[in-house]
Amino acid sequence: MVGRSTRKKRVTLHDVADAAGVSIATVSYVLNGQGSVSEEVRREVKRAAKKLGYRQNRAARAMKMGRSNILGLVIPNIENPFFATLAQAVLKESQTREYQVFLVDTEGSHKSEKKAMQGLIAQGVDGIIVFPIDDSQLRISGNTEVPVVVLDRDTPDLDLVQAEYYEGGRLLAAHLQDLGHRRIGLLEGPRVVTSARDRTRGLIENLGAEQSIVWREEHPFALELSDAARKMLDRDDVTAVVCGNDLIAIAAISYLQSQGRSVPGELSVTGFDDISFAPMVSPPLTTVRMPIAGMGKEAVNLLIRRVQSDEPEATRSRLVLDVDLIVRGSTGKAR
Amino acid sequence: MVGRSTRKKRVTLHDVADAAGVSIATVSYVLNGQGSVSEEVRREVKRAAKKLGYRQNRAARAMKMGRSNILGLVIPNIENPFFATLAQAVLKESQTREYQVFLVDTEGSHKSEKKAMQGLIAQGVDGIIVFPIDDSQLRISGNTEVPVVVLDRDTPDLDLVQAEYYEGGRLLAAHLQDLGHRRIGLLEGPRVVTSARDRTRGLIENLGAEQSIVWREEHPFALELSDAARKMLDRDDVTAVVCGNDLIAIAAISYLQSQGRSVPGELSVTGFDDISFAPMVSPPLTTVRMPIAGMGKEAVNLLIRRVQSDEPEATRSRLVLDVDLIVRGSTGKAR
DNA sequence: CGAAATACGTGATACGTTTCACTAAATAAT
DNA sequence: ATTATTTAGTGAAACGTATCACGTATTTCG
Repeated sequence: MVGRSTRKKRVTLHDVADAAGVSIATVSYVLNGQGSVSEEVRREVKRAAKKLGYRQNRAARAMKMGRSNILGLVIPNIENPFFATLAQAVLKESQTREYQVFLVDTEGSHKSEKKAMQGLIAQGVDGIIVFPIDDSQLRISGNTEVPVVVLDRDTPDLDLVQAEYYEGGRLLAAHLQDLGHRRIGLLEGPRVVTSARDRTRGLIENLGAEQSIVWREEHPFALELSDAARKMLDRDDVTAVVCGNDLIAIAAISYLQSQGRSVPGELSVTGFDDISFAPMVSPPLTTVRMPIAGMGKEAVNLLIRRVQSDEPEATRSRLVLDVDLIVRGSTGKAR
Repeated sequence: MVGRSTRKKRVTLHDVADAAGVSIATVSYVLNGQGSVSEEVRREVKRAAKKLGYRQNRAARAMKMGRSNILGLVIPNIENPFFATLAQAVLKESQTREYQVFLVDTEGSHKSEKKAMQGLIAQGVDGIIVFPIDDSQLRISGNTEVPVVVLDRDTPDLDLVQAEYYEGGRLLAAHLQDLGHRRIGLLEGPRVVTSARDRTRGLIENLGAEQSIVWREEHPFALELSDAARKMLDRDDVTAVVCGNDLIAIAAISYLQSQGRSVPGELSVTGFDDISFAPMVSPPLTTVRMPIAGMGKEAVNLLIRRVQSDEPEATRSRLVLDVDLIVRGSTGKAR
């Protein structure tokens, strides 16, 4: 009996109504806690519904209501632990708010990103949370037919949730200064990404008088180190390397160690984000903790608020969350 | 104009029909490539649809068809890179097959797992792919109203996709034997998980005559090392530690190094899965590569096949994929 | 040339909900 | 006692789509 799908037809409002001896309208009211119906009937209807195993047909409801209770989440790469944590937070918050979420992983392709947005809208989601690949696609913004909350990338007319990137950069500058680092290398994130630029700005604009960036190299937010980056790391003219995020930092440390250079003995390395692996690599990573889960949660809240009051509130929200410096083992006193 | 949601009503089949001067039936046929309609009208309808920006209302379609083109994916923890990779594969394959997917992260809770399945069915998904937390919940199996494909855990009546876990264990045994390891410690995964048991069995049953498991400790599949595990690692009576998966291995290496023990100089460590971080930790992890993406892809294919031929085919599928030993730096000759 | 087959379109119905407008009964107010 | 108000419940109309069963008009064939 098990395994083969039960051939039974789906139980509908109609069936419940018949079983309870009332109209489908009444059943609908009871099940939604609306309308005025006597306690007696209410009990009876609930009993019948449970007994028959009634389950609301969401498609029908969605059609009638013009709302699907579905959100879309678009991210560049779920394999990046940063996004995994973000997704988890979004999923969790959505769950408690009774929303389901379509997850789309664009795998870093602009084309997929665009298609994903279109596709989600076509699917009838009530709103979309998107963490864009970079700033280049700001056009997505306008004339969308559903509310959109953007993460991390400041976009003209859309609600935004981000973190104090500039402050993060500043914290790193201060930390390195405390440790006596004067000559610093920079493996910065893609310049086409606002948040990456902000980190870099925060760092550079807050360096001490005697500190300087000896070299800088743009690098994708990924675990594979570019040749150019390797070449920079091979140089011997800095005592600290600031990386655009934890992935780059982990890759850099791995490479340095493979070349027989010690971290932090010879070189200090810092990351950004504080992904779950940051404390587990050797040495544990000094980094700037992003409120990843918080961002996800707030994004959901913002979005749902927008969805539920479908008046086009002119006021655009812009939420900026705090960051913290987390000092671990990958940074030490300058030699 | 941008940003504030366009107040325009959704474009429906009706609107397109009016614009093209035909009936909605014709429009429907054209847009679905069905029915017989002249090339001329076909062109005109398409033009009108495009011009008006028509987009199918999936909810209405789902209701009418009794199919939603939505799949559910239930996993224990998206933060675990293993599941991230799996999810990515599932998403990608679903995308190309024109399915959307609801992702649910149960965060290791049996209760959420159960609720997730129920919730997905209620939402009207066409099918579910589930990677159960452990074997304890086999009851989920029966009387489900939608097709279910199970990953990794052998479940009585459901389609299954898994990998050659036993063989993976065997490969590790052989590798350690080659390196001359005789005294081995085992940080095995939860015994309540079939696949974890299989790995252990594969290892133990294929040890050489002179090899032996000196100690073994059950450990959750997580990055935080348990106290018991630490205690075992502090002992000095083994030359190799076999870990239930890469997360445990990475945590173990991290701990060992923090205690001043060298890997693989003093101790060799192996993992299982080959998650994306495995090559990036120091030393890079020797591990057994799981065909994670393949499993995801096959699961989707299996599921969609089931969905589309809704005959309750009696034959249950059971797909077992190959694994490979990946030798990296965390294992070396026994001292 | 007449009949039969074919090609092209259309009206109407059903899918399962929600909700408006309404009736009937019961209760309260004058 | 009559009227006004509240309470409990119902019928029916959408929502947007897919598709069946039918008409016409056109072509094919004997």
